[in-house]
Amino acid sequence: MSNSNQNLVPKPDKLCRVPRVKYLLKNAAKSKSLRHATQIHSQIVTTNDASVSNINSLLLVYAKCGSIDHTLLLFATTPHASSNVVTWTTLISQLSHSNNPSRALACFNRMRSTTLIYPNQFTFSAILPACAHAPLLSHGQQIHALLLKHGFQTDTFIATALVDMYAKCGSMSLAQNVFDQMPHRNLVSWNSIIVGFLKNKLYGCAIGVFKEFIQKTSLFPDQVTFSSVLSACAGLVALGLGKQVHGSVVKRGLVGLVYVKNSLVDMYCKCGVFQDATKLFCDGGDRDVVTWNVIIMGCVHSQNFEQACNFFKDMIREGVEPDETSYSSLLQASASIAVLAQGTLIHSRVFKTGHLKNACVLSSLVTMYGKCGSLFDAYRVFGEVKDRNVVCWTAMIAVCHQHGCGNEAIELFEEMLREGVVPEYITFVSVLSACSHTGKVDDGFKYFNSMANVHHIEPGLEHYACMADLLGRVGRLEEAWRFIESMPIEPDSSVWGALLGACGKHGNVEMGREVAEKLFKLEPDNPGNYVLLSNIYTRHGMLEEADEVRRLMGINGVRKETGCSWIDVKNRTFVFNVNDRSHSRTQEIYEMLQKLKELIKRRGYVAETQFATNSVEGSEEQSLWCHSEKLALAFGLLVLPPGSPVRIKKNLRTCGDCHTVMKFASEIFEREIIVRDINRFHRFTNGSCSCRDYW
DNA sequence: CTAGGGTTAG
Repeated sequence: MSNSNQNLVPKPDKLCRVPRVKYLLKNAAKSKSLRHATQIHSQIVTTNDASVSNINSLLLVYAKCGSIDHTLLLFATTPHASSNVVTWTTLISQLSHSNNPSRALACFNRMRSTTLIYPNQFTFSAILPACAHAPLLSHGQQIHALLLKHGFQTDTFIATALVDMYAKCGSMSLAQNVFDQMPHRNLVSWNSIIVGFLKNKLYGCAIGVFKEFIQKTSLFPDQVTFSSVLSACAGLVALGLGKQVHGSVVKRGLVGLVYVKNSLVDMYCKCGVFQDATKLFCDGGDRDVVTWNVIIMGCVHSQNFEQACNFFKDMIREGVEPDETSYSSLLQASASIAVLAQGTLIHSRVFKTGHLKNACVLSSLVTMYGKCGSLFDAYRVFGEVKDRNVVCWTAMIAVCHQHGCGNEAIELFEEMLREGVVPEYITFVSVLSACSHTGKVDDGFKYFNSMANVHHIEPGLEHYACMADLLGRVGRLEEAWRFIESMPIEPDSSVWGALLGACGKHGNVEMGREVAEKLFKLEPDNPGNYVLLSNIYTRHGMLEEADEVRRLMGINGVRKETGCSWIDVKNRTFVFNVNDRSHSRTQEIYEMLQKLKELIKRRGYVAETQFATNSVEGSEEQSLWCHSEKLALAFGLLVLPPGSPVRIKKNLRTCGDCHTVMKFASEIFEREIIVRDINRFHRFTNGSCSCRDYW
């Protein structure tokens, strides 16, 4: 070994130690290893190397390792730490970014009360994110005033932090004000205002600023710009624009970056082109938990529930740990499939992975249990939630309503208001529906009027439809008509549809015809309207007119959706169509139905042949006994253990005759029978239904 | 030695 080589090895003398500590600190910050940090800490102490700059670096390393406790301890135990503005700034910055906005603010105030220490520009840009994070507009404004006094308003870092703070506190006008007055703006400044508009759901403004940014500056958009703009496109459901942005992303070579990719996949999902989203998702490249969440949600929104569950399994197989969003989306999928066993399995998984505290997960659980037909479990989960937010309350109210417990839904709503939780747009949809199903017209109007007057929520079509239903159900058809005519927004098919249903219920042929004609224009392809009007005519003996409606249906090429029911038995789903004879136990099923028919006839059952729609004269009764939900019931009675509940799902509204039969069956077989039809639950026990025959 | 912006959920 030559002499020159030996000289390259650092000597353990005092001169070499200072850079060595700096080097170690840098590495520790990168590796985020708390063990390394504590080792360096003891080295600094034993070698008497506790210079202010080393202590400050170490503070930062502790914070980067995620240990605010170590940071605070070091600050408290270092003499003279509180006499250095950099030390304070480091501490404040780390508190701001570690979910401790109030501690950051307290720290800032303590620093200010320390004489001879004055905040510098770094301190201000460190404290503003705390106000943004809280969010605390009044504190932010105070700090704004303070930094004006110090003359820092032209600093690009500080002004950018101000824009972000005002945006996150919900005041885009103040954010825009600061932005407009900036003498110099860089990429981060532009990104901040774009993100601000995005977060305040002002998607059009976000895109407007983006266009201005492209035209007026020579700066290049980065992944932050693109992911935000794509998110705005998703919010606007602007596929054309989204594709254009996708083009720019490709041109800039940023398509592989995971943030950008996630936003792209999400944009395609939200714009309804799920195929494009899947293609992009499968194209390879980096995927993180958000990529998976986005595609799973995309499946849910495009009704591909099975696929959502499969993606979830793939995600786990690839070693990506699901987070709260994943569980929330998966629960939505299984709520829609409504397999209670699967939902329960996910519940236990959520419990095991410690995600049972998240409000969204809990709300999804409530909804899942509700949609799987278990009001009891939904209530149980709801009862365990500590901090119920409006989402939780709304979920529980909706579940009650779907299960026919309108009174309980309204009581829950009142309880929610008493607890000071502010209701939202969707909350009122469930509350007004509950009023309608319980015939509470006055309460309904009270809540409806409180929307605008008390809660400043503009009623939408869903709410007007509820009100039309509310008046229509109790037979106040003329009032309902006038109510619709007085609407400030154009009534759509859901509003007129509610009134048509009421015309059917109360046998108003004249109004029914008029309403149906409006509906035929609004949605010529919806078979439900033709069927409703035809049924109104049939019940009034106007058979020619009924035939005419059916002919019109044929001319318009509308086909009635065929009834289909399914039932889950031991992790398998069995599907039954109307008149189904394809099941291997068909003979037993029809024998079971025959037996049931004889039993209930002795108890007074009379076939309600008006629900027999597609049959030859004289065989109406027979056709009723081929309805899919009856077939599923018979199969359930055959294979399910005695006493266990029968859970049936149906793709259409359940028919009146089946409803009656289910009531009888629940009594005779001493079983709970739960039928989920297209819009609600029927829970049959001891001969009666939870809907009180009112649906 | 200290500073500002990001995707998903009812």
